[in-house]
Amino acid sequence: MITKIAQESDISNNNYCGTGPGIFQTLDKEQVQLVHTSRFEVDFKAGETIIKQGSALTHVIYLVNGKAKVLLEDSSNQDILLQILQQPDVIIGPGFNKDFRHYCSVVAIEDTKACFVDVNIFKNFVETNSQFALDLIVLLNSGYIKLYDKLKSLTNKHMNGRLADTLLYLSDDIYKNLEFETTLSRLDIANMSSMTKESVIRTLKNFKEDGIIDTQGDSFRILKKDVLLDISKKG
Amino acid sequence: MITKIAQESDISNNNYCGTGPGIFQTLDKEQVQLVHTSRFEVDFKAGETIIKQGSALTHVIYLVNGKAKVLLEDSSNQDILLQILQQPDVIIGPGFNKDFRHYCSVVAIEDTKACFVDVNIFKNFVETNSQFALDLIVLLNSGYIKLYDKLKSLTNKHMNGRLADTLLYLSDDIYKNLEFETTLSRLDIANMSSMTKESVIRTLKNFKEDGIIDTQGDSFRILKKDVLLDISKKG
DNA sequence: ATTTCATAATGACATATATCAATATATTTT
DNA sequence: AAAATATATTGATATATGTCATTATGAAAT
Repeated sequence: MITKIAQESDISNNNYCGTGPGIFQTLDKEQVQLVHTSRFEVDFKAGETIIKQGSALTHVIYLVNGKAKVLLEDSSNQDILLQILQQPDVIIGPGFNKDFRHYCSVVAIEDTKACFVDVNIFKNFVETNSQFALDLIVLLNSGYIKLYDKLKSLTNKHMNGRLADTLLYLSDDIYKNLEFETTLSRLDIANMSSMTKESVIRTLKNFKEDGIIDTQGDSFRILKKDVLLDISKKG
Repeated sequence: MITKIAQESDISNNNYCGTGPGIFQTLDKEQVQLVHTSRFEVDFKAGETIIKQGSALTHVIYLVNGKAKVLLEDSSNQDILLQILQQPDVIIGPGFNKDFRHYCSVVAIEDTKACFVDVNIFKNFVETNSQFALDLIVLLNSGYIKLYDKLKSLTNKHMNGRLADTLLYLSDDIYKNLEFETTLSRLDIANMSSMTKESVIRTLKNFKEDGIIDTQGDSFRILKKDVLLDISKKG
């Protein structure tokens, strides 16, 4: 049985440099077959590293299930948590066709099944399928726009605004619910928001006292999304 | 007479999402001719806006001479100055083939001549020339890597480190000299370094007192690059 | 059940950085 | 040359945020 690579409904706005699987839609039968014969799956436990920054980019990876965090590691400083990946996100990475190195690490935050496709096969699709190339460019561009937003959030906003952005991102884009339970630690949330874990805890407490959110351990509930949006806007 | 679009030696590492002109190298004669018949040049005075964020992306633009700053504008907050563009940089922008809007503004910081190429012609090259498409992807990826570095600099480093990064960028990548005179204001430098202009002035003064740099108005001279690199590293 | 360990929470304090107001210096306009 | 305007500089002060030490809580291991 051939597993579907992606469905119409799977198209994701979320991507690590790379892309959601819309990219696979334009492949012809033969190309799809090529992916299926060469690909292999790997199971990762929560906490395990799927991609290590600096390592060779040999495969394009897409997530079958589970969730992973994308980290910009920075030797002496704290990591920057760029985004959360989940099915149907595809991981391409900016080293693609450049120096074939990884510029981020990707670490499972839940038990995660990932599917590996030889990067040369992927490259071949770009060369032989112009719609595939255009789609890839669009998805790279989408990632750019998101990075711009991240840059704006992290450099122009104060802690309240940055944490609001993180909470809204988790609620809107990742868990798709006003109420969610996360496997992210307070440190992860801090690294997403460019704060210390202590500041995350304090700011969450403030939000809680103001009735904007409710938290209990790893459970979050957004009570006043409008206020959160307002905090995000005001910075 | 047909002006050369780009020379071998012109290949730039600097790009606004888009790319240096290495991208034009793989065009065949016919394609080059197509660019030349459709393109037009515009002269901008220092301070004039070449591209306004939010406007329609109708042309790919490359700089013939002069310099321009790329700004991420953010209604209420201060602008983020992402990078400086100069010949032979090409401006494509992440709205390309997506929503055809501009996500940054580009403003001349010197008198600047820019050349406009219809974006549909550019798109056609991506569709009909797979090497062109691959080159574009590589250049988009290069931009990604630079944005990652920018993100690391702005979010993980303190003022000293951020300003050191800005000074090294201007010296190494833009003016290509330890001594340079810039048309950037202190506010521009502040927007590049995510600081206030007052903090820029104070930090420059400190650097000067420590004999790391010398400044006189718009003239800068880096006296101890090793120390500046060290400050950049330490954050 | 008890110990061990990781994570979370709190408080006191230090520090980086912004803000505001005032003045100085250029640069342009009249 | 004088006035007007933009930019640069400085100082005093406020504020946001990080650091460090301590305790609490919960999960995993024995």
